[in-house]
Amino acid sequence: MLETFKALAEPSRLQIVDLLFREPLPVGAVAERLGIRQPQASKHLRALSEAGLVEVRPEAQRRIYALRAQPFQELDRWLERYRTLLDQQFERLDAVLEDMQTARKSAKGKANPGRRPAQR
Amino acid sequence: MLETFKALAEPSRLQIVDLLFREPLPVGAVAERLGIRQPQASKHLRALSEAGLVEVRPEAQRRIYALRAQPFQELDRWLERYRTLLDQQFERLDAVLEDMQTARKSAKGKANPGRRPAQR
DNA sequence: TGAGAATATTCCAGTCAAGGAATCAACCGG
DNA sequence: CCGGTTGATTCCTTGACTGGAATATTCTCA
Repeated sequence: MLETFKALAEPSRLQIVDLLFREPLPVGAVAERLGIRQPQASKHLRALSEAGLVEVRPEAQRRIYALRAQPFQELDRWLERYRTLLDQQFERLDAVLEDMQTARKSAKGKANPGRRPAQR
Repeated sequence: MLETFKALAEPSRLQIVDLLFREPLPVGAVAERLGIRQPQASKHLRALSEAGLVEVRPEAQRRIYALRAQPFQELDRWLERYRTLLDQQFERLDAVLEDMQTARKSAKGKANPGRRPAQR
């Protein structure tokens, strides 16, 4: 996970990932479309490769780079854990609101039990 | 997105995020649990705060840090785009396999039209 | 107001990563 | 086997980030 974040924490590399999502490309095409020089493109692709975000397929004298699915799946699983964050915050808000209500009047039933329509 | 990745591309900060997911904490507690010194904890929390990953709530002379949901939602939306990656790769594999088959014999129907049971 | 707790900031030194330029290496076709 | 194309590597310099240590700041409470 850390390595994935490190790899994505650089503007050119983030752009490269976006590019390669559309279609696999050789180094030259990546450099050209990003407006960077070939050696930098090569370096960034190397970094992405070492992070496992990208794979190479030699084709003639060119090297075609393509995204790998695995890191994105892992990122997805990591994020899974945090998908409950919104709900948690709503619950906390509920608690605060109820405190205020009970402080002013007396306790009543829950105001809105079905507020969130369940994500996805 | 870039700023989020930058913020998460550091071991201590990634740990802090994991910590704060469980419960909001004051600086001292973060430092103690990570085994780092208070000033570093403060610095990392500042970085996370500037990246919008975290928010502060002063409480007496302490400052309670808590995760913010928004960046995680954005990360989720960003990732959305890449959730199709697996399918794409399966399709590409299908194409290759079919090429091999038609090359050896003659064309038949698709071998397995319902392979993936639809994510989620 | 003054002491003490909790946190933030500053300064410094060491490290690392990125871009630039030049060069090297691999591979194709004739 | 040679020339040309494509990509990788090296060396260098510079800027950014990190941890350490010391210090400043903020806030509470007596």
